[in-house]
Amino acid sequence: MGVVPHQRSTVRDLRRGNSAVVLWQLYFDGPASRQELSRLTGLSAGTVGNVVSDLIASGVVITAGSMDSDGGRPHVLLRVNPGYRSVIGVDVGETCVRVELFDLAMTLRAKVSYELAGGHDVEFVVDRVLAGIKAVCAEAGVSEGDVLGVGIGVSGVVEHGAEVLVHGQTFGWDAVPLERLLRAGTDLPLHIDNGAKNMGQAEMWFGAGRGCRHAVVVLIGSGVGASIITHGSTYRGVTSSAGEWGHTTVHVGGRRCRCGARGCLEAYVGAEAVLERYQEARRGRRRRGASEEAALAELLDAAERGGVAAEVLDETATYLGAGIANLINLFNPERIIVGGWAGLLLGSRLLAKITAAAAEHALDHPFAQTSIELGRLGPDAVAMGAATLPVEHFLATGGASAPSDRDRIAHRAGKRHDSA
Amino acid sequence: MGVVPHQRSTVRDLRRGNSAVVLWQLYFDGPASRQELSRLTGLSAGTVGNVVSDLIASGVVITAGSMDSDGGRPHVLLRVNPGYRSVIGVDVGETCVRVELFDLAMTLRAKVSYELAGGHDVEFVVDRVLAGIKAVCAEAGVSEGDVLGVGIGVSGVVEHGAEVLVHGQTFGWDAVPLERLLRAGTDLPLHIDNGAKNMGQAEMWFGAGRGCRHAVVVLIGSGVGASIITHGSTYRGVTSSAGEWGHTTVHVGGRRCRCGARGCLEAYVGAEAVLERYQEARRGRRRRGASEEAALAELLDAAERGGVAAEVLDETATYLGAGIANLINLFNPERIIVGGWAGLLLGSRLLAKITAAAAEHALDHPFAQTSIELGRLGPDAVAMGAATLPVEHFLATGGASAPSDRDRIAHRAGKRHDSA
DNA sequence: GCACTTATTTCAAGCGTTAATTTAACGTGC
DNA sequence: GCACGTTAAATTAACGCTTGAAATAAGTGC
Repeated sequence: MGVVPHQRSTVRDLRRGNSAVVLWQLYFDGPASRQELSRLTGLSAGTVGNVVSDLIASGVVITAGSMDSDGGRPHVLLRVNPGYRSVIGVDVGETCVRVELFDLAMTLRAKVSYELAGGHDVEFVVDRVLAGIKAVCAEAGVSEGDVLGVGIGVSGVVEHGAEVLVHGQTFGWDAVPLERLLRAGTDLPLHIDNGAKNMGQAEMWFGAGRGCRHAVVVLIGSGVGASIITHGSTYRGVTSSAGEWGHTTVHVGGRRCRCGARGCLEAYVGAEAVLERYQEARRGRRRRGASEEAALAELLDAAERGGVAAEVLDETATYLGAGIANLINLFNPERIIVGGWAGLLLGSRLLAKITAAAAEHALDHPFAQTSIELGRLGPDAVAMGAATLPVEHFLATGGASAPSDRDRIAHRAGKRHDSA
Repeated sequence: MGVVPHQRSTVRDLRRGNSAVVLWQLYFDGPASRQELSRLTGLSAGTVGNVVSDLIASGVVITAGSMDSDGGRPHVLLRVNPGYRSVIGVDVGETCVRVELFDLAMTLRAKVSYELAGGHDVEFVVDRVLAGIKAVCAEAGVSEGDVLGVGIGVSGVVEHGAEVLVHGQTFGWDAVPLERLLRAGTDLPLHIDNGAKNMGQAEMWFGAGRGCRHAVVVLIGSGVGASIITHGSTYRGVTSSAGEWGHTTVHVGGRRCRCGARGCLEAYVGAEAVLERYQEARRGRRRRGASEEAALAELLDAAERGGVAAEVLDETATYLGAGIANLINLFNPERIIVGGWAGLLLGSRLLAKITAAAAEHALDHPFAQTSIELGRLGPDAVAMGAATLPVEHFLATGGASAPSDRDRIAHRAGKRHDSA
């Protein structure tokens, strides 16, 4: 098969596409007047007027006051109607299932969370997710028909084939057909993806990645992951497992990683690995009971006084810098964003050292094009990131949603009747 | 600025796009009948007919016999006319400038090459390139007006900004405005890119990458590079320097690389580095005079008898496997293609070991999705790869070329005159 | 109230796609 | 040898979209 560049398109795709361009502009840089939209999108004033009038008629866009012009008729400002529909984001985490409902502007409207003390039995998780969807709808007072879709972030590889399959070694999930299982309990559109990719998208839309087209969001928690954004959207590769940065080799023949290989980045910079290295350096004194978060914070404090702790952190910064340099050399991004709870913790103290180490290991030219920054959304943005998936779909289709499709069919049926 | 997904488009872009879809299909999987095109592209029979009749009228597409149908009117087979226009590819290499002229089917029609004994003085190189263009046109008997464009592959980073700038440390070039300099001597459309990326594209179009949408072409010569293909096209990053795989760190604190950093992949698997490691292992006996090619071939032969040579190669395979595993983990490609003169030499003997090392260092899931293969085009495909750039542009614009643009303008001017 | 400025809407013209219809080209069977 | 059925390609009518120009709306300043 050859490399076909675009899909074929019809005259209706054209409108959908232009509607998407307008809506996207309005969503990320709104409010704006029709005239401004015309200037920003390159569309003629007439087309913008048409598209906008459709969007207003369907309730997607509303007016938002007006703004004086230089003496003439004032601009009518337009913006996406946050209350048009809702979206739901789900974070299937290590310890709990979090379900959150947002309006289109990503304002949190309702949330519930369920503990997962009893492990990650698939049926139980599915049940909690479905219960959560009903619960947040009830709490926020919206009917399921007003929900654009549900985004679900899980840990592990999410394969988007004929059927969505989740491979989550952490949960002991092997090729779980999560979408099919959920489908039995709800009719809402489902968007299942890796949680790290979701958080990366949240950071790109609303955090440190705003305005970037090429970036990598690095996520350091107990383990290490990354979300790669190329041309403004998350890169997934051929089976959606792209971005496994944590298991790239940075030291051939080095430390054993929990994945079985040697010298993985995760074996040096993940919270678990950092603490382990610290314990080894202190000759095996092990502190059980304290959470990883607390232990890492303690290590950071200890490092203020120099000594072994400082050495471990320096080495961590070196490895992290080298890993980031690899991303810079391979992807030539505009920005590297360091996130995840451990990433934020480490980054807040070590960013300068990490950046210096990256400079040492990266080529000058791409390094000079890249800024290395801390994430802005905190470590709990998975559900929100997941909720961006239905919004993304909504924007990309130019604001079409199930109800308006029904309208169209009804309309056509009516017409046919007229002509008969 | 927000993340705008597509460009705005007009009804004419629509035709251009569909024309491109048809042409692309015909170029890579032709010949085909109109009906088959309709089935393959999803376009209606009418549209295919319209598009094809335009393409035939402009000479881009020609009929190629017919094929019986099941009893009815036979299929008329269509194909891209190889002789419609020509393209030129230029390889500005370490030792010489190669200029080659191809027809649209990438059949070589003429070639010249100039030695670069006197170094890489910019003016001299520019002069040779321009002379080469004239020479191959003369040799093939085509006028410059029949050349779609010139693709030029250079070593180093090619920055596509307001002006194309070439940063080539190997040549001592720093921000050379190559396009502007060439522009003084020719009016042909110029497409300047990194030679490794060009070779990668050649391998994708006509070599081991055919039919792949996500792949990485790894190029090992004296140094090490890579060309990353995502969604069927070369990934460049924000300033076109993506793919610097050779300088990713695989051994923090390891061998010193010629780039100044420590532990780069290139310091282990580039031909220069492999030979250097071999010399070190043999305690400094150095053989001057022999070319790198000959020396590496000799090393491979020596390794058949085991001993130090075999050890060096084993280590090389391990490092190369780890480097490839990193690509697999980060990009989740369908295929990794090993090319470059040293890559082909090493790969022909070590592919099994390299693959085994990659399996050890990569995660199981993405590794299982990836095949690791040798390149098929040999090490001298840079000029051919460069020549694919104007062809790519031609296909992507649906077969529009300078002359037909002139026609269109004339046509429009005529119309305006009529109506006035 | 009037001139002026600027934003938005309206409308004809030009194109492009689709789906249905017509025409063309071929094999088969009488 | 000729009508018939089958399949491919060309033609045509209907409809939708964008554009650019002209008209209209909505303000300001005098």
